[in-house]
Amino acid sequence: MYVERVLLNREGGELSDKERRVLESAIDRISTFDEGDILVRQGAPVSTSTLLLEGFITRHIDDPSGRRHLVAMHVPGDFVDLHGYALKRLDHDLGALTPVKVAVVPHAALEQIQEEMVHLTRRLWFLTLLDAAIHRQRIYRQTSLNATARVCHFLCETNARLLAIGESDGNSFRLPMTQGDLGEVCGLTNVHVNRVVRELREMQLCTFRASIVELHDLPALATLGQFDAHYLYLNGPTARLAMGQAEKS
Amino acid sequence: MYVERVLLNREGGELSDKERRVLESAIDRISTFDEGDILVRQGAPVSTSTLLLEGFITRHIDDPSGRRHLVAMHVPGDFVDLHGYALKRLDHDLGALTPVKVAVVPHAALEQIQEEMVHLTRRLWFLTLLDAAIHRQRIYRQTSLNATARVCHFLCETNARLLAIGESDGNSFRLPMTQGDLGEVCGLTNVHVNRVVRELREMQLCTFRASIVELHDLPALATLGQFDAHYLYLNGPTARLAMGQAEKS
DNA sequence: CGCTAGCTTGATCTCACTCAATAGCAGTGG
DNA sequence: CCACTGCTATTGAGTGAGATCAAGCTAGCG
Repeated sequence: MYVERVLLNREGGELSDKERRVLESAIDRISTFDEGDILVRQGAPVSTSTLLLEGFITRHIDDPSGRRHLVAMHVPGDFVDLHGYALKRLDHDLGALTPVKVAVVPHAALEQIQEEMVHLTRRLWFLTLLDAAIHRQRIYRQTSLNATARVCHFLCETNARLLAIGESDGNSFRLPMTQGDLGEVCGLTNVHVNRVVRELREMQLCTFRASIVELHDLPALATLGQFDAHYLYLNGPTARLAMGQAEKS
Repeated sequence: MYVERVLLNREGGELSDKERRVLESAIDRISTFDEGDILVRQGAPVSTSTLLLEGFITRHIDDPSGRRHLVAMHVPGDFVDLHGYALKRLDHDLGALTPVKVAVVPHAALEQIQEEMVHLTRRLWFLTLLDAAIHRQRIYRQTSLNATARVCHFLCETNARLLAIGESDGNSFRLPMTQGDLGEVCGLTNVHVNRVVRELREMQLCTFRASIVELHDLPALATLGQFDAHYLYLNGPTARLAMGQAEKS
């Protein structure tokens, strides 16, 4: 079952067994890519969509000088270019941040789903809107938070998304990015990211070393980064964990 | 016919007459709001979506100190909170930048459309994805362009979107924003916006006075702001106009 | 063992912010 | 008709966060 983590722990409820089976059968094949591979080029016509199963995928826009700017990062369970179904071509590149395993879903199968499964279609639509909500938060924080707060926000957000799919235990998670990558996400230079990371370590808030993030004080990080998980549309218990609050027993 | 400007001049073709009629009949009522009104509050449950007919609407996120940050601006023909149909609540406020006239479409009517009109549904989905594409461009430019370039990009983008609905003639358009508003969109202070506006005027690129934007050299503005209209998914002729290229005869 | 990628730290510079003051203009009320 | 108020635009001076430039360090790897 490749689609287990799709919409896991989100508001609006899980998919039904039948919906999962339909989605599963929409998969045409499983593919793998190496770190650094480009999965889809900006502007190229697309006739399939990619469900991320393992690893991390980035969306990036190149500037005229060739420098990459990450506009989004995806975690397993994300339907990374589902928007290609309606747009027909992407406005950005898709790249593998790590070795990745993906499921390929032809648009023809999505059209079939759209004709027959009203609720599932709305939930897939929801997934693309979730991306947009994450974009909006990024716009907000890039324009109004300082470097430290931006990094805090990104770490909180990533922790929350990984929590939803069971890839974070709430205190630590694997994040295979370099400080340079983190800079491209947060709009900072690698030099400055390094200083921010050191600052957060010295403040005993978190550590980021050897691809492992350890959160020592999630509530404080969330406050510093003005992180509020509402825009991730997580279900109640997961949202509380994401904010560093103990789950109600 | 209130829905004439929906999807006008976009890639993927216009809506059919039947689709327009169906969309038109989905409208429950027409409402007006005054400048400064909040149409929808962040977090409030929504059961209708808003099609903007006249005026400008903003989406904004308030920071803890109460300052507003615009994350998006909408022009007539935009389905400003269509994403509320799948999300059920918004992650931001909707506010009237000017006096506005809107058409209100109940989600029940959208569900009806979703059950019966596969192509129209996909085109509505497309509309929400267009928003996301605009968000991504904004993320990119907020993190990598300087103040002057950001303002240039915003003016080019707004001109392009207004061109699509016939509210710009390609050289000038009405933009009822203060310099402070422009600052909130571009992530700048009003003081600095003022300096950028003066600079652009002195460079003979454009003027922005009394709510009128006049573009004196659109190709130069586009270059300065690294604007490329591809992410707006305009049809060919409109895209060329948006880049300041004479339409092929 | 040398090479390369990533991490770390220091010094300097600059773009845009902040603070501050003034001007113009529309509306309002006495 | 004019004083008063509030909003927007404008310009100047000083400041600071983060970029840039530069150099050294560390660790994995062929």
